[in-house]
Amino acid sequence: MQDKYTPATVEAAAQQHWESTQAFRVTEDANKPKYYCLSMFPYPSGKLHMGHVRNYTIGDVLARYHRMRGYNVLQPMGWDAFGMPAENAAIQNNVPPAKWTYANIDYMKGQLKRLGFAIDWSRELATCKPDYYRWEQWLFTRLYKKGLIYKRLGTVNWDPVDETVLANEQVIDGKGWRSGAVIEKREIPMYYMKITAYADELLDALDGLSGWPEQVKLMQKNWIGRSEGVEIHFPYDLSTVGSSGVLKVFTTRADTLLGATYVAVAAEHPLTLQAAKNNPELASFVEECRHGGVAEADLATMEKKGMPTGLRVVHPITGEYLPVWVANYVLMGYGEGAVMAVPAHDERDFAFATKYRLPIQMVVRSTRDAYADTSAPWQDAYAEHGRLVNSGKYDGLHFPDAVDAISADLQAKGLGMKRTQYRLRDWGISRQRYWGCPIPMIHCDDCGDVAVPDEQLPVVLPENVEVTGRGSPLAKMPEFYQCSCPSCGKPARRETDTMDTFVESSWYFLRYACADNATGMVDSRVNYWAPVDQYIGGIEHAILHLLYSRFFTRAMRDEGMVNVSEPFTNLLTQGMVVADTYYREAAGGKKDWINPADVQVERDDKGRLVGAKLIADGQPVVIGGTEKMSKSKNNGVDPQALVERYGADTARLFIIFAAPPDQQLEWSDSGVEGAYRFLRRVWSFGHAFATEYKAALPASRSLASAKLPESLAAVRREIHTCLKQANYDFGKHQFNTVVSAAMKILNALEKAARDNAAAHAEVAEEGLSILLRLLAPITPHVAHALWTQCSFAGDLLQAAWPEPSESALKQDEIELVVQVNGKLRGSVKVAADAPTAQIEALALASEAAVKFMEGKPPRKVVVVPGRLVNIVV
RNA sequence: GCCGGGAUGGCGAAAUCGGUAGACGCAGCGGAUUCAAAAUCCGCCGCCGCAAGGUGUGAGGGUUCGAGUCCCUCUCCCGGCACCA
Repeated sequence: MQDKYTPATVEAAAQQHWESTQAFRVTEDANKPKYYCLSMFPYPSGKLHMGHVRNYTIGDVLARYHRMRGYNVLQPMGWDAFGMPAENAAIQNNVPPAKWTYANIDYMKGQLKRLGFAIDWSRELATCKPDYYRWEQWLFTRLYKKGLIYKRLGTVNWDPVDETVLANEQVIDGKGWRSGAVIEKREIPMYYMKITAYADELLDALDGLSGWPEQVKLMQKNWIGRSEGVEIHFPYDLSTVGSSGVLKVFTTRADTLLGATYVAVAAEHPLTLQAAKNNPELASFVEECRHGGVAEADLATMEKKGMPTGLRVVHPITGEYLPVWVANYVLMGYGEGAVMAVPAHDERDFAFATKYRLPIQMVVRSTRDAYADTSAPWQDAYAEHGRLVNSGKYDGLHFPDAVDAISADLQAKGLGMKRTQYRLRDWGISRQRYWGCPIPMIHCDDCGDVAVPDEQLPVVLPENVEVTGRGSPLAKMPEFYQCSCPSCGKPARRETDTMDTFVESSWYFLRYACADNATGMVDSRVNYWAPVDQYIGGIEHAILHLLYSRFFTRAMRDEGMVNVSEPFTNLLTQGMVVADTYYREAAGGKKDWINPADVQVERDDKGRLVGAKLIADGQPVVIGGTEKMSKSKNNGVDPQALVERYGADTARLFIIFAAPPDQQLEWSDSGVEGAYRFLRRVWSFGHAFATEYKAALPASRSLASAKLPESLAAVRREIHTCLKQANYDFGKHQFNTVVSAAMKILNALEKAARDNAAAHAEVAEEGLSILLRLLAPITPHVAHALWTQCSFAGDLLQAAWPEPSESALKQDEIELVVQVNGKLRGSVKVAADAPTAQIEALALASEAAVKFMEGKPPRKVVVVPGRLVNIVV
């Protein structure tokens, strides 16, 4: 056995062993509970980044842990291979997206293998391959025929210079990122998935997801946003508008209807467009509203602007006229594209009304200040519920009764009704881009939109293509779009839009169960593996990806393809990986970001950071704080270099130890050194055991029965206490403290007295076998090597998970803390089973208690068994 | 703007049901070993204080014998906002 720890050879040997035994290939097994452990698959962007390494390390720890717990574990891997970066790389480097993507997959796969993840590679899939996306197209045609996919107009960011639709990410301050042109909103036909048909089910089922973080469920709940409210109709007629009809709005605050002083409509609302025809000023305002992108965050933070349309509608209760304003904060895509404005009781309406001097009519009073002056000038909107005032016959009513009364009257007049509304909108999946799954539709002048028949699937995406960044490449390829109508046979045009890449990631977890199936999307094996028992990925996917996957699983369930409704039983949302940033100010205030590896930090004699210098020139750099690892801040740490220098186990150990999985992880080079140091100590102890201590082992082990010397019994108690803690922490996925426990076990083992060689060897043997099994999921290579070299039985992958021994934990005497008036003053030693009265007496008589009670009598004594005694005087 | 989350030593963190704040590690300081260095080992290490002691979990208030943990108000930072993945 090597006396020095050499990760490169240790890791190569372990990986070779797993490879030759096909250790991670799994099939369905009715005799074992299954555990489907899945990490979100990576986008093949080039090289692994530290976020990937963290994600897959966490997943691997869970997979290997459950395997040792006796589960039939599936951990697959694949590639979320369609997407924009491939097109951007193509424009920059003149490489076809397919070639770039496949090269990246090759490289990253090698990196994943080097990290030693327990992956069943036989199930590998890439979403850009026809054998994957053909089933997506197949499902599309089914859902289309079912009506779950439909076509309508949708709003996109239009770059008028590049004549291209841009993603929100490509719109910076309202301008195109390449052209710099002011972006316009444009309406184009798009396909939509009717996710709203499942809104209630997606919302209600959240309650059953006990394995999901509350925060994620809450975000999804708010995203779906079911609200009970009232649809209110404001009639208009020839005298006010020029035609007659009703303006519909939805509100959750129908109780404030008598406080409505105007209605606001979106710039694209039909009423606005009608009014703009004879009003050039209004027309130019509408035109101005068309500028800029469609991202909600931008729309919601921009300056609130509006203009009167000159039109009036009739208040459905009072019959008074209300002015119609167009406002840029009212969005056509949300609800009815119109809102009733109650400035007194809505903060946004209040700000708008104050800016444009519109009337503010108070109709709700707090129930707490019944005598307050109802005519006092308003500083702010009162948005709470309360008692109605200034509302005629409704005065005095409180929120639910007021809504009931007003909606009943509206209903009687035919001017409104109670209804449920959702914030959730249908999912637009059309993308005017090349590198995605082609939408399997054909447009025929005579037959309209026709789904591509099964026998013509897949619609293969041509891979040798030139990407320029102007327009859509497929729309310039007649060999792709020229086709004949499947219905009538006449010449027709193939759809050239591709699907949102979220579609591929909405079902890949089901495909892993049967990735080799060439005749169907999924088969019966999916009902063995589904649902995913543990899903691991970034919190940034808390809403969209997870909601789409929940929807897709239901859509596939209703097609009879899978039995489950929920795809992911347990969800772990991992935190970001962040690192220090450094920069120098260049001319023009631009920051030149400097990689932390090129910087030397300076500390004072207490270890506090006082400055930093560039190693190359010795001149100071600015410390920019801690940020998410990224190319733009140049603060990434390359996993490859790390693995080459320290090995995969050290990288994995540091990542697991530095923070709990769901928290942000701060990179630290010296922390990596620390992890490496620990593994060297583990190796060195294993080496000492194998070459030295082991020889002293008695023929038959007697730990369970023999009386150990007290110092060794204490070592053993420490080991089993740490093990108990580690098992508890494993259960709640707090792996950083599992590592702490392993470190404490090693500390105890190293300090154990060796004068009784046989007893020491027994304690060391038990301790080492516990330590290696605790480390097996985290640092599997070094654990495997030592397990083998120390001649522990069997393959560590299958070793039984260790459980603490009750007899080893037993303690006769315990120490209790003594507090006086809640302040820590001392401690007393008592028998572990001492009765409360005896503890109380001992505590009162203790030196610390006598001193700090200062002769005063105790007013109260609180005894917390096993913890403390608090004496109140 | 809206929704969600976070804040504990110089740093990453721990504290299981409201019960010893800072386990474990990093950095730092002192020592041993060494011709020297690396590596390793031993010790110290929240802040103020010579000590006794006081004080301390983003800020302010409250409940309690006792609050990092529960309640109220506020500040700052992070994630998402439907075409980044």
